[in-house]
Amino acid sequence: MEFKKNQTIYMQIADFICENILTEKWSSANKIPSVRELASKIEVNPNTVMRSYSYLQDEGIIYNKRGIGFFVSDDASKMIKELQRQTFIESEIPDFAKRMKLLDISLNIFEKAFKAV
Amino acid sequence: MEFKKNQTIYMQIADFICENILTEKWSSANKIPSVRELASKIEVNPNTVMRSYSYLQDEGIIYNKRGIGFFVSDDASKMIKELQRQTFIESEIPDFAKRMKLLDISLNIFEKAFKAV
Amino acid sequence: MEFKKNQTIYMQIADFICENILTEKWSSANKIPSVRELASKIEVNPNTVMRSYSYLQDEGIIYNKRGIGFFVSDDASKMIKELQRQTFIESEIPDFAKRMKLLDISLNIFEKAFKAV
Amino acid sequence: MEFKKNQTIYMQIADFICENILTEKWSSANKIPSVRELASKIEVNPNTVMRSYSYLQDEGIIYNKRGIGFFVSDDASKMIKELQRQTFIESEIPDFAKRMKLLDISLNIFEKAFKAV
DNA sequence: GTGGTCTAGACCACC
DNA sequence: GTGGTCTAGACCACA
Repeated sequence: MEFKKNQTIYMQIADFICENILTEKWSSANKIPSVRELASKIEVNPNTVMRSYSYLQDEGIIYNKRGIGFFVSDDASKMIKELQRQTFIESEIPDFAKRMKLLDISLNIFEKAFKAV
Repeated sequence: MEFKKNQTIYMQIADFICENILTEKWSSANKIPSVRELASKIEVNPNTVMRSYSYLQDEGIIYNKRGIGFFVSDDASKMIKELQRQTFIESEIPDFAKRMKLLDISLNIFEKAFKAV
Repeated sequence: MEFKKNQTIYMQIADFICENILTEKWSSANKIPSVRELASKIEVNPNTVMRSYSYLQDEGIIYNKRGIGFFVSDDASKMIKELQRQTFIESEIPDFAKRMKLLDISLNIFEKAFKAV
Repeated sequence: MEFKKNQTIYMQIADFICENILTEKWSSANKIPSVRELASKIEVNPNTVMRSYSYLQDEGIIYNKRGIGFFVSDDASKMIKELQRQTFIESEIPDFAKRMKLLDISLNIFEKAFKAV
């Protein structure tokens, strides 16, 4: 796994987990990888993964069964969407559109990329 | 001037300068504010502004006349676009489109925002 | 460590590091001293060392593992030579030879010094 | 005239003048260009040229006739050589030779450049 | 522990 | 006045 340097690693991991939940690769009520397992897989310090899990737990997206592991909450997808949609629409989209205009990038290019995902 | 906390201040200042160049508020071959001047205006330490200027100078977007000040390069807009377009199209747009899909945000919403800028 | 006053300290530190790499005192893929460590060793402000490291990182000569430290790039020696050889041969050598002639210094004197290194 | 940025402009001008004296382009007892004249020719602030002249005057290489201008001293070449030879041989040559060795540059390359001047 | 950023304040050379 | 460098000291995120 590669990380961008303008964002903290633990947040990028959290995003990665959210993505897996939204795409249902990691589905509700199933156990997600242990801290050590994920850490060794993506070659990162276990503390860093722990931090991502703690953050998501605070947000209610995953929960912990002592001695067993972390699990995806029942309404995880819904919570993620609620958490991100508003700021996304109100803040990130306008900023993004503005940058596109400044760089002379047409709506077409974006539409193609959107449909290609 | 207000700063977001998920990005470094000096990069936000650099972006701010690029924006001023792209919108031609600061035009080619004209002097831009001195380090101290801009620093006091946006209430930031001169060293921080200096860092932004140095970065932009390294990129060839502005240049320096000894003892006089910084000036916008002739082809600054072009360089900014070249610098940002590629990573923007190849990396940021796909990521952004992907997030939109995950959050169930339709293309319509984006188009409206784009036209509203 | 002593510094000449006609050159900036941070560039002299960068040169010092390059020299250590070229002479293989600091070898590829090994960790180099931390910013604070080197700073206290050569009695300089950590910011100054940081600046040297950043410069060398921009040039690709060293790289950083987050939270761990700086490391010598695999092809560091090659990069240093590429970086310095061209300007050295095309610009510094002719200038130097010219000054020698102007000062009536014979090639012999230089050859002796060269062999004595 | 182009200036290197790792050296002060007024010293580069002083070197330029010394060169002209050593090569006898500006010969002894002849008037050298006025401060303003040289300044406009090499596109530099007159203060900067004045500084170079003052420096050379302090060293005794040129002298001033009030209201008339600056002149090359009779023994200017000799003074320049005396001023520069010692530090050149004792300090600059060894440093230069050392850098050449580190960059794997052979004596041959230097010799060719020396003869080509 | 590591790097990274920022502030405050100083000094210098140059224009 | 201008940029450029350096110090001292602080705080933060990350491992």
